[in-house]
Amino acid sequence: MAGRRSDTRERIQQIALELFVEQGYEKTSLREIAERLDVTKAALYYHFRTKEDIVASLLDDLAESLDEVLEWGKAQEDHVGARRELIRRLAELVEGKFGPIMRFMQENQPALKTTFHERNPLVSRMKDVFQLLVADEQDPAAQLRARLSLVALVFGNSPQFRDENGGVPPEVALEVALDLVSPRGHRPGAAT
Amino acid sequence: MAGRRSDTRERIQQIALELFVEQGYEKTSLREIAERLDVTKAALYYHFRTKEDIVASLLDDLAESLDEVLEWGKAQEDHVGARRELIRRLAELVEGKFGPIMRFMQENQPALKTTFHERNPLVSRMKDVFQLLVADEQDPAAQLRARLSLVALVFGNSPQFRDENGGVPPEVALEVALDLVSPRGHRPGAAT
DNA sequence: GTCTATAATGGGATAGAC
DNA sequence: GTCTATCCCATTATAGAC
Repeated sequence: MAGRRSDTRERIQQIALELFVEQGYEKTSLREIAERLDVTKAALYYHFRTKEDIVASLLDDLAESLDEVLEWGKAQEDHVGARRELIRRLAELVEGKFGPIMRFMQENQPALKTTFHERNPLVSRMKDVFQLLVADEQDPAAQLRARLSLVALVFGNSPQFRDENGGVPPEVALEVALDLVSPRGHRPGAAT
Repeated sequence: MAGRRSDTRERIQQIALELFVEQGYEKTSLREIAERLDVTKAALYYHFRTKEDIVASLLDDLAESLDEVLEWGKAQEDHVGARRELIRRLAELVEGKFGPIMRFMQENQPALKTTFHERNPLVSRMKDVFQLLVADEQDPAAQLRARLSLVALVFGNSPQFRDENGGVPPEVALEVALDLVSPRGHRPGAAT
Protein backbone atom coordinates (compact mmCIF):
# COMPACT_ATOMS: atom_id res chain seq x y z
CA MET A 1 0.00 0.00 0.00
CA ALA A 2 3.02 2.22 -0.28
CA GLY A 3 2.40 4.68 -3.11
CA ARG A 4 -1.26 4.80 -4.04
CA ARG A 5 -1.14 8.30 -5.35
CA SER A 6 -2.90 9.50 -8.47
CA ASP A 7 -5.63 7.01 -9.12
CA THR A 8 -7.03 9.29 -11.82
CA ARG A 9 -3.82 9.19 -13.76
CA GLU A 10 -4.10 5.45 -14.18
CA ARG A 11 -7.75 5.68 -15.09
CA ILE A 12 -6.84 8.10 -17.84
CA GLN A 13 -4.17 5.76 -19.14
CA GLN A 14 -6.53 2.83 -19.12
CA ILE A 15 -9.50 4.47 -20.80
CA ALA A 16 -7.36 6.37 -23.29
CA LEU A 17 -5.55 3.20 -24.32
CA GLU A 18 -8.86 1.41 -24.68
CA LEU A 19 -10.09 4.07 -27.07
CA PHE A 20 -6.76 4.30 -28.90
CA VAL A 21 -6.89 0.57 -29.59
CA GLU A 22 -10.50 0.65 -30.73
CA GLN A 23 -10.40 3.75 -32.89
CA GLY A 24 -6.77 4.56 -33.40
CA TYR A 25 -4.67 7.31 -31.87
CA GLU A 26 -5.55 10.23 -34.11
CA LYS A 27 -9.23 9.46 -34.28
CA THR A 28 -9.58 9.52 -30.51
CA SER A 29 -10.02 13.04 -29.16
CA LEU A 30 -9.27 14.31 -25.69
CA ARG A 31 -12.86 15.42 -25.46
CA GLU A 32 -13.96 11.81 -25.94
CA ILE A 33 -11.52 10.50 -23.34
CA ALA A 34 -12.67 13.15 -20.88
CA GLU A 35 -16.32 12.30 -21.46
CA ARG A 36 -15.74 8.62 -20.81
CA LEU A 37 -14.03 9.52 -17.56
CA ASP A 38 -16.68 12.06 -16.72
CA VAL A 39 -14.16 14.85 -16.31
CA THR A 40 -13.26 17.81 -18.49
CA LYS A 41 -10.48 18.15 -21.00
CA ALA A 42 -8.66 20.55 -18.72
CA ALA A 43 -8.49 17.85 -16.06
CA LEU A 44 -6.55 15.64 -18.44
CA TYR A 45 -4.04 18.39 -18.93
CA TYR A 46 -3.31 18.41 -15.25
CA HIS A 47 -2.10 14.81 -15.41
CA PHE A 48 -0.52 14.85 -18.86
CA ARG A 49 1.11 17.77 -20.56
CA THR A 50 -0.02 16.67 -24.02
CA LYS A 51 -2.03 13.97 -25.74
CA GLU A 52 1.22 12.41 -26.88
CA ASP A 53 2.39 12.14 -23.30
CA ILE A 54 -0.42 9.73 -22.53
CA VAL A 55 0.85 7.27 -25.10
CA ALA A 56 4.45 7.95 -24.14
CA SER A 57 3.71 7.03 -20.54
CA LEU A 58 2.18 3.75 -21.68
CA LEU A 59 5.19 2.96 -23.84
CA ASP A 60 7.45 3.68 -20.90
CA ASP A 61 5.55 1.25 -18.69
CA LEU A 62 5.90 -1.48 -21.28
CA ALA A 63 9.57 -0.72 -21.79
CA GLU A 64 10.17 -1.20 -18.09
CA SER A 65 8.55 -4.63 -17.99
CA LEU A 66 10.26 -5.59 -21.19
CA ASP A 67 13.60 -4.76 -19.63
CA GLU A 68 13.03 -7.37 -16.96
CA VAL A 69 12.36 -10.00 -19.60
CA LEU A 70 15.37 -8.87 -21.60
CA GLU A 71 17.60 -8.96 -18.57
CA TRP A 72 16.67 -12.58 -18.03
CA GLY A 73 17.00 -13.41 -21.71
CA LYS A 74 20.47 -11.93 -22.08
CA ALA A 75 21.69 -13.91 -19.09
CA GLN A 76 20.81 -17.20 -20.79
CA GLU A 77 22.92 -19.35 -23.02
CA ASP A 78 21.67 -19.28 -26.56
CA HIS A 79 19.72 -22.49 -27.05
CA VAL A 80 16.25 -23.60 -28.10
CA GLY A 81 14.94 -23.94 -24.58
CA ALA A 82 15.89 -20.38 -23.73
CA ARG A 83 14.17 -19.02 -26.79
CA ARG A 84 11.02 -20.96 -26.05
CA GLU A 85 11.02 -19.77 -22.46
CA LEU A 86 11.50 -16.23 -23.71
CA ILE A 87 8.39 -16.60 -25.85
CA ARG A 88 6.48 -17.85 -22.84
CA ARG A 89 7.49 -14.81 -20.81
CA LEU A 90 6.51 -12.51 -23.63
CA ALA A 91 3.19 -14.32 -23.86
CA GLU A 92 2.65 -13.57 -20.19
CA LEU A 93 3.15 -9.88 -20.86
CA VAL A 94 0.76 -9.94 -23.78
CA GLU A 95 -1.89 -11.89 -21.91
CA GLY A 96 -1.48 -9.64 -18.88
CA LYS A 97 -1.84 -5.90 -18.62
CA PHE A 98 0.30 -5.16 -21.66
CA GLY A 99 -1.92 -6.79 -24.25
CA PRO A 100 -3.67 -3.58 -25.25
CA ILE A 101 -0.53 -1.48 -25.67
CA MET A 102 1.16 -4.19 -27.73
CA ARG A 103 -1.87 -4.42 -29.88
CA PHE A 104 -1.87 -0.65 -30.18
CA MET A 105 1.71 -0.77 -31.39
CA GLN A 106 0.94 -3.41 -33.95
CA GLU A 107 -2.09 -1.63 -35.36
CA ASN A 108 -0.83 1.94 -35.25
CA GLN A 109 2.52 1.68 -36.96
CA PRO A 110 2.14 4.94 -38.88
CA ALA A 111 1.46 6.90 -35.71
CA LEU A 112 4.43 5.29 -34.01
CA LYS A 113 6.74 5.99 -36.92
CA THR A 114 5.77 9.62 -37.27
CA THR A 115 4.57 11.01 -33.96
CA PHE A 116 6.47 8.82 -31.54
CA HIS A 117 9.56 7.72 -33.37
CA GLU A 118 11.84 10.16 -31.59
CA ARG A 119 10.62 9.18 -28.16
CA ASN A 120 9.75 5.53 -28.52
CA PRO A 121 11.68 3.46 -25.98
CA LEU A 122 10.50 0.23 -27.60
CA VAL A 123 12.37 0.29 -30.88
CA SER A 124 15.73 -0.67 -29.44
CA ARG A 125 14.16 -3.18 -27.08
CA MET A 126 12.23 -4.90 -29.83
CA LYS A 127 15.45 -5.24 -31.72
CA ASP A 128 16.97 -6.94 -28.71
CA VAL A 129 14.00 -9.26 -28.38
CA PHE A 130 14.26 -10.37 -31.98
CA GLN A 131 17.98 -10.87 -31.59
CA LEU A 132 17.41 -13.24 -28.71
CA LEU A 133 14.71 -15.12 -30.59
CA VAL A 134 16.83 -16.17 -33.56
CA ALA A 135 19.41 -18.91 -33.44
CA ASP A 136 21.26 -17.96 -36.58
CA GLU A 137 21.50 -14.21 -37.03
CA GLN A 138 22.46 -14.76 -40.62
CA ASP A 139 19.20 -16.49 -41.46
CA PRO A 140 16.69 -13.89 -42.66
CA ALA A 141 13.83 -16.40 -42.57
CA ALA A 142 14.49 -16.91 -38.88
CA GLN A 143 14.41 -13.15 -38.36
CA LEU A 144 11.02 -12.96 -40.02
CA ARG A 145 9.70 -15.90 -38.02
CA ALA A 146 10.78 -14.17 -34.82
CA ARG A 147 8.77 -11.12 -35.78
CA LEU A 148 5.79 -13.25 -36.70
CA SER A 149 5.90 -15.06 -33.39
CA LEU A 150 5.16 -11.80 -31.62
CA VAL A 151 2.42 -10.98 -34.08
CA ALA A 152 0.93 -14.38 -33.29
CA LEU A 153 0.92 -13.67 -29.58
CA VAL A 154 -0.83 -10.37 -30.09
CA PHE A 155 -3.39 -11.92 -32.44
CA GLY A 156 -4.11 -14.47 -29.75
CA ASN A 157 -4.89 -11.72 -27.32
CA SER A 158 -7.18 -9.63 -29.49
CA PRO A 159 -10.77 -10.12 -28.35
CA GLN A 160 -12.07 -8.82 -31.66
CA PHE A 161 -10.08 -11.37 -33.61
CA ARG A 162 -11.36 -14.12 -31.41
CA ASP A 163 -14.92 -13.42 -32.41
CA GLU A 164 -14.14 -13.03 -36.07
CA ASN A 165 -12.96 -15.59 -38.52
CA GLY A 166 -9.56 -16.96 -37.69
CA GLY A 167 -9.83 -15.94 -34.08
CA VAL A 168 -7.75 -18.02 -31.74
CA PRO A 169 -7.33 -18.39 -27.97
CA PRO A 170 -4.04 -17.41 -26.31
CA GLU A 171 -2.92 -21.02 -25.81
CA VAL A 172 -3.06 -21.67 -29.53
CA ALA A 173 -1.22 -18.46 -30.25
CA LEU A 174 1.48 -19.51 -27.83
CA GLU A 175 1.76 -22.88 -29.49
CA VAL A 176 2.18 -21.29 -32.92
CA ALA A 177 4.65 -18.74 -31.58
CA LEU A 178 6.75 -21.44 -29.96
CA ASP A 179 6.79 -23.35 -33.21
CA LEU A 180 8.00 -20.26 -35.06
CA VAL A 181 11.12 -19.94 -32.92
CA SER A 182 11.90 -23.65 -32.85
CA PRO A 183 14.44 -25.15 -35.26
CA ARG A 184 12.89 -26.26 -38.53
CA GLY A 185 11.94 -29.91 -38.76
CA HIS A 186 12.42 -30.39 -35.05
CA ARG A 187 9.26 -29.43 -33.26
CA PRO A 188 8.71 -31.08 -29.85
CA GLY A 189 4.97 -31.20 -29.35
CA ALA A 190 3.63 -31.02 -32.88
CA ALA A 191 0.36 -32.92 -32.79
CA THR A 192 -1.80 -34.34 -35.63
CA MET B 1 -4.38 2.39 -75.34
CA ALA B 2 -8.10 1.87 -75.01
CA GLY B 3 -9.35 3.90 -72.07
CA ARG B 4 -6.71 6.34 -70.98
CA ARG B 5 -9.05 8.81 -69.43
CA SER B 6 -8.39 10.53 -66.13
CA ASP B 7 -4.68 10.26 -65.57
CA THR B 8 -4.98 12.64 -62.64
CA ARG B 9 -7.33 10.33 -60.82
CA GLU B 10 -4.72 7.62 -60.75
CA ARG B 11 -2.02 10.01 -59.71
CA ILE B 12 -4.17 11.04 -56.79
CA GLN B 13 -4.71 7.43 -55.78
CA GLN B 14 -1.03 6.68 -55.99
CA ILE B 15 0.28 9.66 -54.05
CA ALA B 16 -2.49 9.53 -51.50
CA LEU B 17 -1.83 5.87 -50.81
CA GLU B 18 1.86 6.57 -50.50
CA LEU B 19 1.18 9.16 -47.83
CA PHE B 20 -1.46 7.07 -46.10
CA VAL B 21 1.02 4.23 -45.75
CA GLU B 22 3.79 6.49 -44.49
CA GLN B 23 1.81 8.60 -42.05
CA GLY B 24 -1.49 6.86 -41.60
CA TYR B 25 -4.90 7.77 -42.94
CA GLU B 26 -6.00 10.36 -40.41
CA LYS B 27 -2.68 12.12 -40.19
CA THR B 28 -2.55 12.72 -43.93
CA SER B 29 -4.52 15.78 -44.98
CA LEU B 30 -5.98 16.59 -48.36
CA ARG B 31 -3.90 19.74 -48.36
CA GLU B 32 -0.76 17.64 -48.15
CA ILE B 33 -1.88 15.34 -50.94
CA ALA B 34 -2.75 18.32 -53.11
CA GLU B 35 0.62 19.93 -52.47
CA ARG B 36 2.49 16.79 -53.48
CA LEU B 37 0.50 16.69 -56.71
CA ASP B 38 0.91 20.41 -57.22
CA VAL B 39 -2.80 21.00 -57.45
CA THR B 40 -5.31 22.50 -55.03
CA LYS B 41 -7.60 20.77 -52.62
CA ALA B 42 -10.60 21.68 -54.73
CA ALA B 43 -9.13 19.75 -57.62
CA LEU B 44 -9.15 16.61 -55.52
CA TYR B 45 -12.83 17.08 -54.86
CA TYR B 46 -13.48 17.00 -58.56
CA HIS B 47 -12.16 13.45 -58.76
CA PHE B 48 -13.29 12.13 -55.37
CA ARG B 49 -16.37 13.14 -53.46
CA THR B 50 -14.66 12.73 -50.08
CA LYS B 51 -11.36 11.76 -48.54
CA GLU B 52 -12.83 8.40 -47.65
CA ASP B 53 -13.69 7.77 -51.27
CA ILE B 54 -10.02 7.77 -52.17
CA VAL B 55 -9.35 4.85 -49.87
CA ALA B 56 -12.59 3.17 -50.89
CA SER B 57 -11.54 3.25 -54.53
CA LEU B 58 -8.23 1.62 -53.64
CA LEU B 59 -9.98 -1.09 -51.65
CA ASP B 60 -12.27 -1.73 -54.59
CA ASP B 61 -9.33 -2.17 -56.93
CA LEU B 62 -7.77 -4.72 -54.62
CA ALA B 63 -11.06 -6.53 -54.17
CA GLU B 64 -11.32 -6.93 -57.91
CA SER B 65 -7.90 -8.50 -58.26
CA LEU B 66 -8.49 -10.63 -55.23
CA ASP B 67 -11.64 -11.98 -56.82
CA GLU B 68 -9.62 -13.36 -59.69
CA VAL B 69 -7.34 -15.19 -57.31
CA LEU B 70 -10.31 -16.43 -55.28
CA GLU B 71 -12.07 -17.65 -58.39
CA TRP B 72 -9.05 -19.76 -59.22
CA GLY B 73 -8.66 -20.95 -55.65
CA LYS B 74 -12.23 -22.06 -55.26
CA ALA B 75 -12.01 -24.10 -58.44
CA GLN B 76 -9.17 -26.20 -57.04
CA GLU B 77 -9.37 -29.38 -55.08
CA ASP B 78 -8.31 -28.83 -51.52
CA HIS B 79 -4.75 -30.10 -51.25
CA VAL B 80 -1.35 -28.84 -50.21
CA GLY B 81 -0.22 -27.94 -53.70
CA ALA B 82 -3.24 -25.74 -54.25
CA ARG B 83 -2.71 -23.88 -51.02
CA ARG B 84 0.91 -23.28 -51.83
CA GLU B 85 0.05 -22.05 -55.30
CA LEU B 86 -2.54 -19.77 -53.74
CA ILE B 87 0.15 -18.26 -51.55
CA ARG B 88 2.32 -17.72 -54.61
CA ARG B 89 -0.46 -15.87 -56.38
CA LEU B 90 -1.10 -13.74 -53.32
CA ALA B 91 2.60 -13.02 -53.15
CA GLU B 92 2.44 -11.76 -56.72
CA LEU B 93 -0.29 -9.34 -55.73
CA VAL B 94 1.68 -8.11 -52.75
CA GLU B 95 4.89 -7.74 -54.72
CA GLY B 96 3.03 -6.01 -57.52
CA LYS B 97 0.92 -2.88 -57.42
CA PHE B 98 -1.10 -3.98 -54.41
CA GLY B 99 1.72 -4.07 -51.90
CA PRO B 100 1.06 -0.58 -50.55
CA ILE B 101 -2.68 -1.01 -50.05
CA MET B 102 -2.19 -4.35 -48.31
CA ARG B 103 0.37 -2.79 -46.07
CA PHE B 104 -2.03 0.07 -45.42
CA MET B 105 -4.68 -2.42 -44.37
CA GLN B 106 -2.32 -4.17 -42.03
CA GLU B 107 -1.08 -1.03 -40.37
CA ASN B 108 -4.32 0.91 -40.18
CA GLN B 109 -6.67 -1.56 -38.61
CA PRO B 110 -8.41 0.99 -36.38
CA ALA B 111 -9.24 3.22 -39.34
CA LEU B 112 -10.57 0.24 -41.29
CA LYS B 113 -12.68 -0.95 -38.39
CA THR B 114 -14.22 2.43 -37.69
CA THR B 115 -14.28 4.56 -40.82
CA PHE B 116 -14.45 1.88 -43.48
CA HIS B 117 -16.06 -1.10 -41.84
CA GLU B 118 -19.44 -0.51 -43.47
CA ARG B 119 -17.98 -0.19 -46.92
CA ASN B 120 -14.98 -2.48 -46.90
CA PRO B 121 -15.21 -5.05 -49.68
CA LEU B 122 -12.19 -6.91 -48.33
CA VAL B 123 -13.54 -8.36 -45.11
CA SER B 124 -15.56 -11.09 -46.73
CA ARG B 125 -12.84 -11.81 -49.26
CA MET B 126 -10.15 -12.14 -46.64
CA LYS B 127 -12.36 -14.63 -44.87
CA ASP B 128 -12.53 -16.63 -48.08
CA VAL B 129 -8.78 -16.46 -48.54
CA PHE B 130 -8.13 -17.80 -45.06
CA GLN B 131 -10.69 -20.53 -45.61
CA LEU B 132 -8.84 -21.71 -48.68
CA LEU B 133 -5.49 -21.60 -46.91
CA VAL B 134 -6.35 -24.03 -44.11
CA ALA B 135 -6.59 -27.75 -44.58
CA ASP B 136 -8.52 -28.50 -41.44
CA GLU B 137 -11.06 -25.84 -40.63
CA GLN B 138 -11.34 -27.20 -37.14
CA ASP B 139 -7.70 -26.51 -36.36
CA PRO B 140 -7.40 -23.04 -34.84
CA ALA B 141 -3.61 -23.12 -35.09
CA ALA B 142 -3.90 -23.58 -38.83
CA GLN B 143 -6.25 -20.62 -38.99
CA LEU B 144 -3.73 -18.47 -37.21
CA ARG B 145 -0.89 -19.67 -39.43
CA ALA B 146 -2.93 -18.76 -42.48
CA ARG B 147 -3.32 -15.21 -41.16
CA LEU B 148 0.37 -15.04 -40.35
CA SER B 149 1.33 -16.18 -43.82
CA LEU B 150 -0.26 -13.05 -45.25
CA VAL B 151 1.43 -10.90 -42.64
CA ALA B 152 4.70 -12.47 -43.68
CA LEU B 153 4.13 -11.59 -47.32
CA VAL B 154 3.38 -7.98 -46.44
CA PHE B 155 6.42 -7.75 -44.17
CA GLY B 156 8.51 -9.00 -47.07
CA ASN B 157 7.27 -6.17 -49.19
CA SER B 158 7.79 -3.32 -46.76
CA PRO B 159 10.83 -1.32 -47.81
CA GLN B 160 11.10 0.21 -44.37
CA PHE B 161 11.24 -3.17 -42.73
CA ARG B 162 13.89 -4.26 -45.16
CA ASP B 163 16.22 -1.56 -43.97
CA GLU B 164 15.51 -2.08 -40.32
CA ASN B 165 16.32 -4.98 -38.15
CA GLY B 166 14.55 -8.13 -39.15
CA GLY B 167 13.95 -6.86 -42.66
CA VAL B 168 13.64 -9.55 -45.29
CA PRO B 169 13.43 -9.75 -49.06
CA PRO B 170 10.22 -10.96 -50.76
CA GLU B 171 11.66 -14.39 -51.61
CA VAL B 172 12.30 -15.13 -47.98
CA ALA B 173 8.86 -13.92 -47.01
CA LEU B 174 7.38 -16.24 -49.63
CA GLU B 175 9.38 -19.13 -48.28
CA VAL B 176 8.16 -18.50 -44.74
CA ALA B 177 4.58 -18.02 -45.92
CA LEU B 178 4.65 -21.28 -47.84
CA ASP B 179 5.95 -23.05 -44.80
CA LEU B 180 3.10 -21.64 -42.70
CA VAL B 181 0.43 -23.19 -44.90
CA SER B 182 2.21 -26.52 -45.34
CA PRO B 183 1.32 -29.49 -43.15
CA ARG B 184 3.34 -29.65 -39.96
CA GLY B 185 6.39 -31.83 -40.01
CA HIS B 186 6.26 -32.13 -43.78
CA ARG B 187 8.08 -29.22 -45.32
CA PRO B 188 9.49 -29.77 -48.83
CA GLY B 189 12.48 -27.49 -49.12
CA ALA B 190 13.46 -26.81 -45.54
CA ALA B 191 17.18 -26.19 -45.61
CA THR B 192 19.78 -26.18 -42.81
C1' DG C 1 -10.53 20.18 -64.87
C1' DT C 2 -8.65 23.42 -61.99
C1' DC C 3 -8.76 27.60 -59.48
C1' DT C 4 -9.79 31.27 -55.23
C1' DA C 5 -12.22 32.03 -51.33
C1' DT C 6 -14.67 30.74 -47.57
C1' DA C 7 -17.81 28.23 -44.68
C1' DA C 8 -18.27 25.02 -40.80
C1' DT C 9 -16.54 22.05 -37.62
C1' DG C 10 -13.61 20.04 -34.29
C1' DG C 11 -9.16 19.46 -32.63
C1' DG C 12 -5.26 20.42 -28.97
C1' DA C 13 -3.97 23.50 -25.68
C1' DT C 14 -4.00 27.53 -22.10
C1' DA C 15 -5.69 31.01 -18.41
C1' DG C 16 -7.41 31.59 -14.34
C1' DA C 17 -11.22 30.73 -10.88
C1' DC C 18 -12.48 27.50 -7.32
C1' DG D 1 -7.30 18.39 -8.75
C1' DT D 2 -10.96 19.88 -11.38
C1' DC D 3 -13.67 23.35 -13.42
C1' DT D 4 -15.41 27.19 -17.24
C1' DA D 5 -14.24 29.74 -20.90
C1' DT D 6 -11.62 30.68 -24.61
C1' DC D 7 -7.86 30.83 -28.12
C1' DC D 8 -5.82 29.27 -32.13
C1' DC D 9 -5.32 26.39 -35.63
C1' DA D 10 -6.00 22.69 -39.16
C1' DT D 11 -9.18 20.08 -41.21
C1' DT D 12 -12.99 18.61 -44.56
C1' DA D 13 -15.92 20.34 -47.70
C1' DT D 14 -18.54 23.73 -50.73
C1' DA D 15 -19.63 27.79 -53.94
C1' DG D 16 -18.78 29.78 -57.85
C1' DA D 17 -15.37 31.93 -61.26
C1' DC D 18 -12.29 30.68 -65.13
